[in-house]
Amino acid sequence: MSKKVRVRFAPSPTGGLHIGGVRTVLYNYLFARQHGGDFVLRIEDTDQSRYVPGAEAYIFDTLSWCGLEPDESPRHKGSFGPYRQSERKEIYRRYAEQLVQKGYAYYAFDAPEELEAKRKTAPNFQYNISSRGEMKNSLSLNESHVKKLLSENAPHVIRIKVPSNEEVKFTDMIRGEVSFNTSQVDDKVLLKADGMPTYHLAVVVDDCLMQISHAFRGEEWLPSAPVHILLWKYLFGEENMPQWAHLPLILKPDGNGKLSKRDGERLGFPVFAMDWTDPRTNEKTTGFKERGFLPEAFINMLALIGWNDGTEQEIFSLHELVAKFSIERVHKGGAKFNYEKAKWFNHEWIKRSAVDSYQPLVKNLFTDAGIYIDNETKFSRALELVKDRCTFLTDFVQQASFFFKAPENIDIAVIKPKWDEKKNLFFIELIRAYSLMNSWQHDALEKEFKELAAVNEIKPGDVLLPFRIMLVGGKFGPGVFDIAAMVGKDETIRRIKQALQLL
RNA sequence: GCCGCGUUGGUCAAUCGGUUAAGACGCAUCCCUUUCACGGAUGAAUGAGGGGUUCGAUUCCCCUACGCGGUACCA
Repeated sequence: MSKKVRVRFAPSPTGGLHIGGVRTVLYNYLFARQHGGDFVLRIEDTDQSRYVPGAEAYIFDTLSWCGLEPDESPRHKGSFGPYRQSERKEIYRRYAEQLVQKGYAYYAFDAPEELEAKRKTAPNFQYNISSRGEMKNSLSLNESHVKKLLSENAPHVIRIKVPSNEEVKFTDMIRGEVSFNTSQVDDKVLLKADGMPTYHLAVVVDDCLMQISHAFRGEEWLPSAPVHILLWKYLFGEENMPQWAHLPLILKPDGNGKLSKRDGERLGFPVFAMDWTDPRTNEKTTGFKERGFLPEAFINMLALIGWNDGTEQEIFSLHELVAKFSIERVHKGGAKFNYEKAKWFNHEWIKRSAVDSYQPLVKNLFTDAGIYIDNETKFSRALELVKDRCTFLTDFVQQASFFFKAPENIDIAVIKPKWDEKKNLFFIELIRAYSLMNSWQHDALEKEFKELAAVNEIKPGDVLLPFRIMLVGGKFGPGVFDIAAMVGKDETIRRIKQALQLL
């Protein structure tokens, strides 16, 4: 009988969520949904010195912005809790002791400073089969000494006793067969002196207790996989181990290496999903959300970093991704992040989506910019008219504000050099002609405009651009008569008059 | 250093031994548009190097080079 699909995302609450992390969430989510399984969010807060207040809440906010709600988490009820590792402290000790009993682990009393000193003198020091005899631990010390130290509560850790010269193999869902020789892996600490587990112990214990069937994580974990496999073997049986998939890294666009927050700052693009302010330094990092990305576009872009369905399709809704995603089609190699492509995805989503799906978001942006919208229908029509030229949600403010508010800056310089009395006269007559119009519609406005130009022996092209500048302030925007029609009779005439005074 | 994992245009990438080696982003040119875009068309640009296996390798194997990751009482 095959296990129910259960996957987990296990971040440590140390700061904002990097796009690599969000992609891991996404792949977990897609896999779970596709197989009718559960998606668990587990907080790996075993390092108390790195705990950052607010980081956990940020993770929840990010997941909900992305529409990737977990089924179980510290905030969602589930029957495998608690979902915060700091609240499961005693559990890990039990398993660590069990390993010691079975002879798969041992107590080590070396002080951190001693180890540090050792590493200084011996450049490639490894705590392993060849060195553990010289260290202070329950393997090298005699039994009564160890008992004494333990009863005195001497600070100690528990280390895994890695066997010598064994091949550890497993099948990665992305990479296929991967193998390591245990002589290369050292005796990793399992339980720290403060009683907290390290990642190594915590993942396998929790993955087992939470009945995780498939474990996806970043490629940086691959080298420690043999430790986890050994632990599974010793504790729960290798046959019960989840299937692993180590995801390729997202690399910086220039040069090589993992994409970091710093690269975003350096190159001017976000790497976090949402704005994040570090409470300790007050340092602010911008997010995709605040830059004006649609969550649909963000998710779509992330899914395609390292994965495609083999066809030419690039635009996928979350729903389609659930149906088409397959972990086997994920690339082995890392991908350089391409912000231009990210922008393209957002642009596509803005163009393709119905305006009302993001209208409330854009309305907030207008409000923030001090433009009050009182006519939703007109607002909707305005957005429809300009959406093709918006790469970001924030672009709407620049692209559509003139429908609701006269432009503050009028780029007179564009028309001034070619301005003459003939044009001036044309506009004076245009004001009169337009004031007389009963039907204020696109076609009528254009017809009137062109007839008047003909009468004045002026080329429409020579006055069209000035007219645009008068209405919107610059060389951009949809068709001029569309604008005039929407702005309304009084306002159109008012803007012409006002601009004329500047010329 | 050691171990592991990678390597198709500038970037993302398809190909599961036989193709003129797709497509997308970006770039360039042109068309459309009396603005800016959208849209359409065209173009430049790719298998790291060397050995095998094979009738035939981008594809399978080995070596080298290069890159990345790990090498903590961090995750």
